[in-house]
Amino acid sequence: MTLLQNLESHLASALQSVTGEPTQPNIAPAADLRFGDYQSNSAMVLAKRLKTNPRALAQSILDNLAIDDLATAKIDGPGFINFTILPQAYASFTKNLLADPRLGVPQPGLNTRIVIDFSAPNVAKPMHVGHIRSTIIGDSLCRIARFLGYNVIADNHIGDWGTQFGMILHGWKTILDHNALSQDPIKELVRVYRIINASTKDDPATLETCKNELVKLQAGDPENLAIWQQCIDVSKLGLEKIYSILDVKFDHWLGESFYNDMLAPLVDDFIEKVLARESNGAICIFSDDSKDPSQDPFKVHREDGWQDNPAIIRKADGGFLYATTDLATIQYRIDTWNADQIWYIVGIPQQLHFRQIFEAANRWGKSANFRHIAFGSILGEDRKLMKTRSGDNVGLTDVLEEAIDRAAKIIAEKNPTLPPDEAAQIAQTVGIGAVKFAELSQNRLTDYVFAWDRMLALQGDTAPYLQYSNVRIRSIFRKLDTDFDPTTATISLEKNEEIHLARLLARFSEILPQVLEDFRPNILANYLLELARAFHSFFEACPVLKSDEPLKSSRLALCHLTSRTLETGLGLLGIKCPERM
RNA sequence: GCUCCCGUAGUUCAAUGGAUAGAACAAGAGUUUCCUAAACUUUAGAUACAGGUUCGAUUCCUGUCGGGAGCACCA
Repeated sequence: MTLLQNLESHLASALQSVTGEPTQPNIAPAADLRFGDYQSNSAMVLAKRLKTNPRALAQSILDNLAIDDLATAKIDGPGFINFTILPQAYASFTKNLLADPRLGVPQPGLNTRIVIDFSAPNVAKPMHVGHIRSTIIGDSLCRIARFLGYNVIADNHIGDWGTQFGMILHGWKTILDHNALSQDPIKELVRVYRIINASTKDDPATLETCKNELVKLQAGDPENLAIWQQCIDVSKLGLEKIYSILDVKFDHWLGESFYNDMLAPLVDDFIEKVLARESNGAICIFSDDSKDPSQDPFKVHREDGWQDNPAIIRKADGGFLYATTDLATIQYRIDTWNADQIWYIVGIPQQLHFRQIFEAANRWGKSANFRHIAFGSILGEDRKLMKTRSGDNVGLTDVLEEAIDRAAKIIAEKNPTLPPDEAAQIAQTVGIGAVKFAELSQNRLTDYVFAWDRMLALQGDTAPYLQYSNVRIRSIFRKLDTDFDPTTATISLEKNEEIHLARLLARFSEILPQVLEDFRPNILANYLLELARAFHSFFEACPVLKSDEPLKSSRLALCHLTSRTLETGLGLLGIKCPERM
């Protein structure tokens, strides 16, 4: 039980005594430490309902509160009840954490299966910075959900069957340089794709040829299929390399092509069940004349009033689309994997698409807790969206290499005596950590302009700041010349820096479940910054190795617990901790 | 035209309807015979505008202004 839950249950029984009926307590971490650790506005909420004086009501709540060994409580302002946890309560709480492999974190997710759909790059095209958000946020949410006990399936729904293959097939047959292909396959595929893509823009005939190549591929043409397979194979190798640097893993790589055989029967089924009908030659899912068009994902407003904006599941030329594949994917995930929830880590611009396919799936009888976990866009210098097809995006590989490079330079400067192998390893851990943390420490909905210095900063609120606090702890334990057993240590807290550190350590278990309430890893990231700040202050103010027992053991225990919390927390963001730096 | 997202210190970002709106960077002032100064301590600085709901609004509602995105055969 967390300290918050503990206070909550005490407050609940006090409220019941006062009101004579079960009453939901309102209690939360205090906005500001000068008020205390936790604050409750239950008295104000209740006073309104009971039409009494909030401060008087707060007093009678206090009279019924039995928390002497846990916290002090007092009434402040218009009727807040502020709780200050006693240092000895923090001491015994953190002592218990020392022996708990889960650091006090509950497992609300047992018996729930979640499919998380993230990253989903297009093959035969390199990943650029625009792909970073889905990949890093999705990976972090996977790790956090697993830690909270959920049964998570990480699925990389790669774009291996789309229109771009029409262009690549056409390019492969007309302008491919086979020498270049054997040297650097992805580079050559990108070259071919870019040339053809550019020429389709002002030549309708080329566009038509590409479409035909795609239709042939989707119909099973052996030649196109063989070329396609080669493209997939080389592209996957390139993707695996990046995922390995990022330390991102998937349980499945079921791309669009996997669902190909399910598409035609799916459309037939929609037609048969009168969930979709023909319009201008295409098969579409329409609104069902809902009373409130603004709530209906299939209705949009145009100049001349509300119109249906159907989800097209089969084109007039017989081809299938994004929506078709996504519906087949939902079918598979529910029928085969028994998904209770499906999370899509995809940008905001696709909001309408997801509203439509979630609604279509529900009508079709395929129901799960669908969540579109949207994120803001990465913008170019011109504050315009960096689009997948706009050409000159910064490659993801370049960003990662630059990050590692910058970290290496700083390591060489700060710690020149490190062996080269270790220094290189640390550069990777620090550089990649910085990139991930830059992404995860801000609200996912915020748009931002891509800037090297922003993404690769190594000072301030960054991963290296967190990693460095852990390095300081490791250094203490390297220099420790006596035995230390964290499971038998006793913690006593005297200085403010010690109390504050313990306070934050106790809070880890409260913070983590909160992350999934609205899918915001930045809550965890910001908590870890606070924890690291508290540790650095503690480190400056409270000597560890030079203290006498029993203080020394108590401080060692705090260090030990801080290190475990930092490593666990950073691990949930997909960030590693070096031993030295 | 309609729908959605956004507007917070000089800059980049925080803030479950709560009290005196938090950090970091940049700027100013300090700290190292002491466990890694990639650190610590400290000064100054902000809610686009106008209404409304509320004991209480950065947060909820309405409007205005400003930025971005989406709206039938791309994904």
